[in-house]
Amino acid sequence: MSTTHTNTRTKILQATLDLLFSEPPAKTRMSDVATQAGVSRQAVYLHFKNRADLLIAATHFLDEKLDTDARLAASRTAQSGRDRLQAFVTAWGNYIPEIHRIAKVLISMSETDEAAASAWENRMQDMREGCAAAIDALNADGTLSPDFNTEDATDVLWTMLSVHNWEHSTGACGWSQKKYLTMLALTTQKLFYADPVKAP
Amino acid sequence: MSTTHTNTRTKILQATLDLLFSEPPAKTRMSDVATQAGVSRQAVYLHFKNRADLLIAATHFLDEKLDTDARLAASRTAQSGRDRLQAFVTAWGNYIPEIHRIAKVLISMSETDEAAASAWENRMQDMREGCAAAIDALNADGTLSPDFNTEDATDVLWTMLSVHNWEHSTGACGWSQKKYLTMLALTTQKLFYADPVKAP
DNA sequence: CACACACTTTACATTGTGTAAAGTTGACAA
DNA sequence: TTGTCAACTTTACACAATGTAAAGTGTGTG
Repeated sequence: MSTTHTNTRTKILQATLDLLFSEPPAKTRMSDVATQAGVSRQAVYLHFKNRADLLIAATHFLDEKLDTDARLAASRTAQSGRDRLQAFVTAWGNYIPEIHRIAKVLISMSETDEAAASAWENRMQDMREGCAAAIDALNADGTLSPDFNTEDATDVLWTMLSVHNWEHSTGACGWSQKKYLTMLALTTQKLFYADPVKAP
Repeated sequence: MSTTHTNTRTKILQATLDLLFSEPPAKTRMSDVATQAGVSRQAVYLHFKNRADLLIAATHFLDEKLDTDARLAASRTAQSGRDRLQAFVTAWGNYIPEIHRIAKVLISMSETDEAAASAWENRMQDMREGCAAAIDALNADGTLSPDFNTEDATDVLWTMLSVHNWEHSTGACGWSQKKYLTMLALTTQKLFYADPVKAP
């Protein structure tokens, strides 16, 4: 039945995530995934037409597990524009470490694979909409800094929240996740608030 | 003589840069480089032990051509801390597009090649020193925002000036180089100046 | 009982890196 | 003039990883 079909497919996707998020980081060659899933390498090609296809599917699979949409949508319930911006920044900032590994693979694959590139670009465009919504909320409240129009502010925020910047902050800079979030809150306030909250 | 040796080596390095900076972007497989240099593929291995070695050498070769050190050192002559920060940001911001292609290859190679990773990391550490010097100058003038200590400000600036952020700004955001520099000036002022210059 | 389907097994093509070793050439020295 | 050395070429091969192809296995359902 299709149950078996689904089970094997799921086993493969789970195996992919297991390898991607294992410590220390493991390789995720097609054969590694197959072995981890307890399945032949060819079985993987039976379900996914190539590695890019598998990793894109694994990304969606992870989305479901993390309930990504719901988590990011939560920031929309905030009352003020400021609260909404901070809620969005925090939600996304906490989301990155959970998807970081697979994001890296997808970004890296984007250099050669068109489908991977477009899958990642879609996610980034969705993310930009979240940035735009937060900036728009700030603007609607009249609390967006007059130094930016909404487009520019959105692009700056979008850039600040990139996976690469998280990686650089927590890697090269050696910041903890907590510090990363603190600095993100501080810098977004200084940049985007019409009247930045000053430290006492 | 060693003249011949040097000439072939130089030809190969130049060929590497020619391919890296060609429009549209060309592949830089060992065989492509060899063909471009008018030399056999094996000759490349005679001068460079592997692809990482070749690309690291090409990076240094480009440094010489661009007189990298001199350009970045120029920012140190600025009088005030504010001028110095802006001079450094502008110098680096204008430097990135000139090294972007080779930086990308080196970064990408860092995922698998230890030598490439450490070559790129060295450059980034050098760059961080430039950031630190600029922030220190601001701090010495008493014009560094009290919201940051010098370490944190350095790390934030360092992150802002990353190659990835340039790529995202001029690529995904669609900004021109001029706009990139303008936004960089604006955001660094808002973040790091004790008393940010306000738009009229 | 058979046959359909999911999966396995085996084998092979392809691409790019890197190694190995024999052959060629040209400049310079005896 | 000849010999030799170094730089380079040519040819060949090993290896890793992706992807294709096709025959074989085993099981549950009509």
